[in-house]
Amino acid sequence: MLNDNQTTADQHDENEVERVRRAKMEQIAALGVSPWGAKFERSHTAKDILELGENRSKEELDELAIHATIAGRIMLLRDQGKAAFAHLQDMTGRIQIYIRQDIIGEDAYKVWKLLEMGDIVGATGTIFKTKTGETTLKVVGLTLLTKALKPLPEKYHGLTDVEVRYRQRYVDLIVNPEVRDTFIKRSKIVQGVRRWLDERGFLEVETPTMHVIPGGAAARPFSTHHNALDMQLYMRIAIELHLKRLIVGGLEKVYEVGRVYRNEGVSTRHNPEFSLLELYWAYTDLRDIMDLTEGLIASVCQEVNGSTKIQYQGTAIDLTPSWRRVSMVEAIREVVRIDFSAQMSDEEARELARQHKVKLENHYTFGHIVNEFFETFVEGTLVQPTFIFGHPIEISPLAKKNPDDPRFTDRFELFIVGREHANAFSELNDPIDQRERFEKQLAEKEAGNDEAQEMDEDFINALMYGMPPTGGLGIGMDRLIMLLTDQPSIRDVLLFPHMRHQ
RNA sequence: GGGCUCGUGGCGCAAUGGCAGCGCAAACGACUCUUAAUCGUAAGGUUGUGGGUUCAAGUCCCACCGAGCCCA
Repeated sequence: MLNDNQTTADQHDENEVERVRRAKMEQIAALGVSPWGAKFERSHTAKDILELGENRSKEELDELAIHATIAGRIMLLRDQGKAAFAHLQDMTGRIQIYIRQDIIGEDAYKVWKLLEMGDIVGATGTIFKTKTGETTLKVVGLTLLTKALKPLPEKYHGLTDVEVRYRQRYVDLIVNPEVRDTFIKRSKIVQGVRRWLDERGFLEVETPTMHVIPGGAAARPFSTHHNALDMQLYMRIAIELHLKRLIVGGLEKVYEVGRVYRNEGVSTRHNPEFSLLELYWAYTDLRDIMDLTEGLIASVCQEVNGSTKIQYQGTAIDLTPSWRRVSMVEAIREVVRIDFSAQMSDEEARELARQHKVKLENHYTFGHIVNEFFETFVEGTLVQPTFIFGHPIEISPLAKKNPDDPRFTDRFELFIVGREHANAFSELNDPIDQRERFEKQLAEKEAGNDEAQEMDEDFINALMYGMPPTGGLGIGMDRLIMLLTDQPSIRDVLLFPHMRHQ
């Protein structure tokens, strides 16, 4: 029984519509019917019934008299006095039901009259076609499964307020079928990635998401605290360093699809927590990882879209392998006619940056400037899938040096529609070099780069046991899903995107 | 962090600085093959919050809260 406070609290903000719904709930209960239902066995889904009706005439269906039991939410209701049509929605779609007082009986029809859009019911009956040809279930028995105490949004225009759609995704999912389709597709993409990797002998693993040292990427972490051990912990910003420890351990082909957390702004491409695929493959290098990346993305795209040629926000994108491969310095040379493969001092590079009004920070040396040129002038122009390789060593502290020019590394990033979609290296496996790279990162941190990486002594320790030459890859799953589902914002592929507290 | 745009019944939208309206849903009534069913009747609002200008503010100004887009 409700106490007085609870009653007050529950009804405090109720509007007229909600008061009426609550009154109907009470009337239903008074008729001896539970408004909250119980387990209900279905024989068919909405889609099953539509398929049974397809390619069958009205007469054939009547003769077959197929019996079916379904359940779903009432989405449309056309009451005609002693009969009614309604559309029930389940996870597979919508199916029309036809209810007549003379079939279900006066008592059952009295309950039906108290139902409205948004309520969830079970219905059993036979499949037939209306005179307009719509496959419909003629109901002989109706069961209320759940009474909805709030009304659905407008039945034709649905819910368009993006704030409400993100904050109350459950309502968005009820009334916007294309939203549901996007998230079903998201699940298929993630599943497709896993299957593709599993079929090739990769081992899926799970590593800690709370790190003592936040490493493996240039990003600010979220920090937290472990009370019992009284220690500072960070939510991981990458999976990299743990997976490479597993390569040292001999697991040779490993991957993890998991959530990482970066303490930065929110935009159409950034959410504080997002899903990352990382993969490491012993005895391979950058070239093998390029081949793998092409194969993986093209295959998953084919699987979910039926083609490797897709449209993204009105732009045709061709994901059919092989994709263009071009070095970062060459890509810059093509666009701004500067050749960074030439030897030059940090000061000469800084001068070029000033001339071209490229962002320049205090700690910047040659390689940072090359990267700024790339991000400023080239990145946005890479619409079709393009591997950019040969990143400066300063921004790649975990990648092997290029044997021909140690200012650059054996690293690539994949760009599609002007956005970074993947990041990969021939992994640095020299512990002495790795220690020096970490030390340079610490020096950058001193110089004011708060995204510089930290020294991870245990990771160095692991490398000292010997990590075989290894190719590694990271793919931002949310951006890949945006691309493959043609969604403009990362929030449209996250069920519950991060929102400011109301 | 900066710029622009937005916030009006449960939902979708209107309203030259001058009586806050329409549609859907919901209420009451009619209707046993409807398709956003239809027809009739009646109801629902402190216009995000707080200040200001004005005879008069949903509308103009300021601040704050929230959202979207663009930029950093």
